[in-house]
Amino acid sequence: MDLSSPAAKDDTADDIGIRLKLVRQIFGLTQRELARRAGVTNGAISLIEQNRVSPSVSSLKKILDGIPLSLAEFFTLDFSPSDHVFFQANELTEIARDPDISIRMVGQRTQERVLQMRRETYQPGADTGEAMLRHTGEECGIIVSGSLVVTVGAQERVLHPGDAYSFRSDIPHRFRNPYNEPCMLISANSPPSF
Amino acid sequence: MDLSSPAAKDDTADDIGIRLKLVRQIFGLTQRELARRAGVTNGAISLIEQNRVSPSVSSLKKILDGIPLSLAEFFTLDFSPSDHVFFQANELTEIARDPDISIRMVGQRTQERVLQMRRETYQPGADTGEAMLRHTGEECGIIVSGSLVVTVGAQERVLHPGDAYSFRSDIPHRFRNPYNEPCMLISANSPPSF
DNA sequence: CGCAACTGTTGAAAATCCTAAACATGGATC
DNA sequence: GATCCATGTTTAGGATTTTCAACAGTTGCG
Repeated sequence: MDLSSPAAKDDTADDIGIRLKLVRQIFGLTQRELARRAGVTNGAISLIEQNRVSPSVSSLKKILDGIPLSLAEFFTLDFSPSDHVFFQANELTEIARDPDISIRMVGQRTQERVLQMRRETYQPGADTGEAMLRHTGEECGIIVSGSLVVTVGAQERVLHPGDAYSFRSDIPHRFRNPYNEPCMLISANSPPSF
Repeated sequence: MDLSSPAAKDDTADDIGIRLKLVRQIFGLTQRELARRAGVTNGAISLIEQNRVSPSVSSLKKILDGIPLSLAEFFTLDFSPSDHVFFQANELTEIARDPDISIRMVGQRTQERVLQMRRETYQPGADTGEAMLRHTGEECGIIVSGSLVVTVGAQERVLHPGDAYSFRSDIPHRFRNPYNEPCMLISANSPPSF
């Protein structure tokens, strides 16, 4: 066979090359490092990733063993849905309803996840209310700027930047900012609560 | 490289050969027929099934396209659980506790399943057709009266009252009653199909 | 800059795979 | 048994992949 165009042999036998390249990069390996681990040459990996050749299953397996990843996992891996790993600050989605409180979460509510990370901002005077919050799971957070009065069960504390909290969410809790400066904190919930 | 023993290159790159052979047989294809559909030679398939060579991914894909089966499905397929397809009447496992009641189940209770049970009657001459049935899910059944010829993949058996079958529905299957007596059976499907 | 250390890419030769065609075996029919 | 037909296996040779080694580009440092 002849390679007329640079992307000849583009019969895309399932984009092995791209798949391999993505996987390798996800695992933070260079062609040479992976080649060393797998016991093949870096040239082979280069050719495969360019779809210039279609590796034998045994070669592919040797390479994947160096990651390590099974053939089944390799072919099953789906990059499309969860490829949204990084979010810019303005990409966080707002989930709070109170105008004095901003709660932005990382990612969409669509995905099933066990962990939800948030950036919360409490304006001066903001208060989650005397009727204490309560739900299942756990949550924790760290104050980034400003100060906040946090009540958890019978305990109440004023938290300043760098301070943190961690408690079971079924213990009644309340956040309020009686100061004249906004308070920003980073928190995490498990499981997610909206 | 030299092939000293007949099973040289037994590094078992995931038993591609055995896998391919099983899949091919399950779908009731000969090496030549599959080769024709896939556009490769029967010799190639023979060599692959003997693990004498490790096919290139592109070749394997071409072959699987002839089945058809995706690479992901091929490598994911698990043969261990469903290889027990036929059960004799006395192989059914009793699951009832009341000594006055006998409840016998087909197979093991290991897997979680969502089943739909049915009572089916096949009049003499009835036949689901040479174009084998194929759909998602699982199904099993027990013959109550009469006899039935059941084909599942490459296996074919005449089942008599008390005998049973159990297989994954994506394996081609066919029911027919070439006898002069109606056949009644109790079957179950998962997920339910109406 | 010069150099070292790293990256991925290439060309020719060695190793491996795939094809084409012949071979061997088993079952069915006469 | 003889023949036909279908099955899977094998062999030689052309096609493809892999290695080995050299190449080119980038980054970091003295």
